[in-house]
Amino acid sequence: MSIDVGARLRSVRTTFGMSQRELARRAGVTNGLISLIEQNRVSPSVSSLKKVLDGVPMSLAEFFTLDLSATPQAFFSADDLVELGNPEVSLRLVAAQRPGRQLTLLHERYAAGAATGEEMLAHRGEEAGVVIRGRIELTVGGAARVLGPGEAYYFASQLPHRFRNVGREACEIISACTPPTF
Amino acid sequence: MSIDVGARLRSVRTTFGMSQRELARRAGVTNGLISLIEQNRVSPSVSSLKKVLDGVPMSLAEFFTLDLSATPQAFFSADDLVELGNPEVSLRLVAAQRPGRQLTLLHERYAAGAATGEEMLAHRGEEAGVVIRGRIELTVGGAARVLGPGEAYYFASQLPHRFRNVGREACEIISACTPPTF
DNA sequence: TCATGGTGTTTAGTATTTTAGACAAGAAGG
DNA sequence: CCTTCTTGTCTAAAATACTAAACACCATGA
Repeated sequence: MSIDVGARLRSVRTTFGMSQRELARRAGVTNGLISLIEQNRVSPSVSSLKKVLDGVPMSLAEFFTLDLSATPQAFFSADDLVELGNPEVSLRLVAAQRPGRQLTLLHERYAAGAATGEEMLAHRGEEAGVVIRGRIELTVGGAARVLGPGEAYYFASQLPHRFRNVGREACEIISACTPPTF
Repeated sequence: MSIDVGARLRSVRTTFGMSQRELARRAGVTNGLISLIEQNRVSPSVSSLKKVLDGVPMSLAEFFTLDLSATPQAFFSADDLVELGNPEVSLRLVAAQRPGRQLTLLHERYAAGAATGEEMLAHRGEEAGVVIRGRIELTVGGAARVLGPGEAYYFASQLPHRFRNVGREACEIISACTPPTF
C-alpha cells in the first residue's frame, strides 16, 4: 500500500473535530477499528471504509482524491506566522501559504521610534486594526492621531497613510487588509 | 454498500479488454478473487483493490470517480438500437443515449409500399446512406431515382427529399446524418 | 469424438479484518 | 487524594476476505 489510508482518515477525522468513538458511532463500527485503520495495522475492506466515511460524511472518491498537503490549516501557533518586516517593524502574517486567501491578517510590532518609512503608503483595498500594546501615531490623509491599547482604525488604503511609534516602548497592532497585499 | 464496486471493476476490466486471469496475473492476485469482487460476493480490502487496479493501471481516486452511466458505449447489439419510427417505416438509432453525439446513424426499414410521408422533408445538415436490401425510390429536389442493394446516396438535407419503397419486399437502408437530427 | 485452450464460477481452507471489551493515560472537578 | 469522563490503544474471538484448485462451459481443430 503506497497510499496512506490511515493518515488520510486521521486527517479527515481531526479536520471534522471528531474523536474515534464519535466517528465510530456515526459510522456504525467500533472505535477499535478506526484506531487500527488509522495506524495502518489493517487495510479496511471497501465496505468498511465506506461505512466509516459515511459517518463524516465523505465519498470514497473525495477521500482518495484528497490532497493531504493542501489541507487548509485553521490554527497557527506564533511560530507559524511568517515574518515579512524587519527588526524595527515586524510584520507577522497569518496563513501566508493558504491558496486563494482573501485576507491579510498581520501581527505588527513597531520598535520604539520605528515607522513604516519616510514616504506615505497608498494601495488598493481597505485596512483596519487594533492596538494591543504601546502607542502609535497614525497619519491618514491630512489627519493624524495617536492610538493606545484598545483603540482602533479603519480606512481606505488608497489614502496616503503612515504608522510611527511615538512611545518609549514597543507597540503591537493586529491589522487586517483586503484584498490581500502580501 | 450502495456503491457497486463489482460493476465498476468489471466495467474497467472489459474496457481494457482483459480477462479475469490476465488482470489477476498483472495484479498479483488470483483470478477467483477478481470473480468474487465483480460479483460483489466480497468487499475487497483497500489494499487488494489497490493491487488489482495497479494491474490496469488506474488509481483508487479514478476508480471511485468513474461515472458508470457516462461510460461511452462502443458496441450495440440489435436490441440496443432505439426505435424512432413506426411499423411501416422503422428507424432504429445507433447510440441514441450517447451525450454530445455528433452523428445520427440509422438502420431504416421500409415496408412494401411505405414512404416517409406525402410532404417532402427538409432540414439542416447532410445525410447519406446505403441500401442493403430491397429497392427504394429517393426523390431529392427535382430528381428521383430507384436504388437497389449496394447503391447509395448523399445530399444536403435542406433539399426537399422523400423515400418511398416501390418494391414488393421490405427495403433496408443504413443512413447517417450530421448534425444529429434525433 | 476427443483433445486443447480459453472463458468465468465455485468451494474448502487459510489469512486477514472486525468486534467486544479491557486497558492505560490525561483532564476536570470534588 | 480520589472519582469520572474523555481520549487512543490493544487483544481474543467471530466474521469476512483471499488463495489454490477444481469445475462447467464454449470454442477450435485433429
